Amino acid sequence: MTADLVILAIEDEPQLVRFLRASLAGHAIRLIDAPTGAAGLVEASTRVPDLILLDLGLPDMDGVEVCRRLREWTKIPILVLSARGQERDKIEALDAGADDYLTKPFGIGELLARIRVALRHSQRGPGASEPVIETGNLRIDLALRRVLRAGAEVHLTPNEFKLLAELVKNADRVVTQRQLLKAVWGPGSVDHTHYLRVFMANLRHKLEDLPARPRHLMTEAGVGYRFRTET
Amino acid sequence: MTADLVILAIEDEPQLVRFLRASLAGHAIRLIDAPTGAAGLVEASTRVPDLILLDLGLPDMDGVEVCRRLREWTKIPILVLSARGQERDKIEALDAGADDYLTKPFGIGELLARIRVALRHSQRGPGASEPVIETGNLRIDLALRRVLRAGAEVHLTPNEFKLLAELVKNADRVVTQRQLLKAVWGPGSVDHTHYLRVFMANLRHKLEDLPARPRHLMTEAGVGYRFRTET
DNA sequence: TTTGATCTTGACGTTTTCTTGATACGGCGG
DNA sequence: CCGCCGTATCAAGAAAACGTCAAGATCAAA
Repeated sequence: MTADLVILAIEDEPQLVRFLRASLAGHAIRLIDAPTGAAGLVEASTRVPDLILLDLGLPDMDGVEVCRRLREWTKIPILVLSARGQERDKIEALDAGADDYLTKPFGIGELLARIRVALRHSQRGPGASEPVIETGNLRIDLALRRVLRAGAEVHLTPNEFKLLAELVKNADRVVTQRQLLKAVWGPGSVDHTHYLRVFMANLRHKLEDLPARPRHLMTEAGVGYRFRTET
Repeated sequence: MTADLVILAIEDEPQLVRFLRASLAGHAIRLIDAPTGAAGLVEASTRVPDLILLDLGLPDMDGVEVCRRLREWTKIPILVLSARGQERDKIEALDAGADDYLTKPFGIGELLARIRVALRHSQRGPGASEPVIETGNLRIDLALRRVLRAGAEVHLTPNEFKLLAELVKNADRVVTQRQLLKAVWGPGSVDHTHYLRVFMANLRHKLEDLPARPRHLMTEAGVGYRFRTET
């Protein structure tokens, strides 16, 4: 269920990186690393990790500056690891946007616990885009797993919801039968196109005013289906 | 312009409280304090502060337990202040729901910086939840761990309460079986879905007028359960 | 040790959801 | 006009998920 987490370590000490990677591997966490601030900024923006471990003592630029630059565009949790234990350093880093500050040497257990805290925080923030679609008299909230039709709640079965979700995630674009089948029933049922007809019919009955003349759940003959927004 | 912030210090050392109050006053922060864990829980639910400073070495109960009890109903940031610097203590507190952990003695500057971080976090995200939920003929006070049905107190067993709390915290949203099992029985029992059925049945018998036709404790087949407010 | 409350476990009936087949519809080319 | 193909609809049986009850097991307090 939980997709593997990715953590970026901006850290120039290979030993520490290796140690971190080993420690995190057992927790379904993949570690990518960057040895310089510049490389870290690039990695952060291209790989978009779930959390960033940031060393303050980087060879090319000040860690606090890295922090600031990251905060210009992202709210990814930043956990600072530093050999400097001065209060001034901590305050500066925290005010630059860091979420936590650990002084080396630190225990791996504490680090993991603080990582858990940071991930807990980022779970509920408005970090990601809003997965709520409103169109016509439909309101579909993928995150809350909730569908309203003209204000009234509509109950969907698990597979109905999965199917609708796949369509809504690709709103206004054609989704092939193959892709839908794979998303809902798994890669093993790619040719049971009949499932699609049955479930699309069910969805139309639950969501459309005139199931025979759908306004949103459009079929693209020979290809797949499409969720149409707007009226 | 900014409305005053209110911080609750659950701390039995008057000296420290006085020092904190003085330090915070200059930052438009009002400090209220509670000398015991029990008093702290009450203050937290009645005053609903913006942040909680929690001493682990309280005279009446374990600080970690206080933390857990708070997390049963609220997401108010909790910053632990402790004389204990052992890694095990930190991990335990952080996993119990604390957001940060400072070891005494600490610098006031660092404390303020960490308070700023915590407040920054709580700004986004949905604010602290209500400590009391009323709907239909039910009145659920998560902070006091009390449940009234039509004015009469209902006795819940520990696990029943945990299950209800997890549902109520996510009122009107679907909570997956996985999440419920993890919250009540721990991460090791994620597939004992039978527990859920038994305990949901118990809860319905205690809280619903017609257990077979529940108005609040709704099941979402194949997914989980949902606590429905209003009619 | 006994007691009482709570938790765990298993069996069994019910409900919901999924799968499957039969049949009907509609556009298109022959 | 007819048959073909992909699609839509409906309903019944199968499978999975859920609700219920009650008998052990566990644990802490008396």
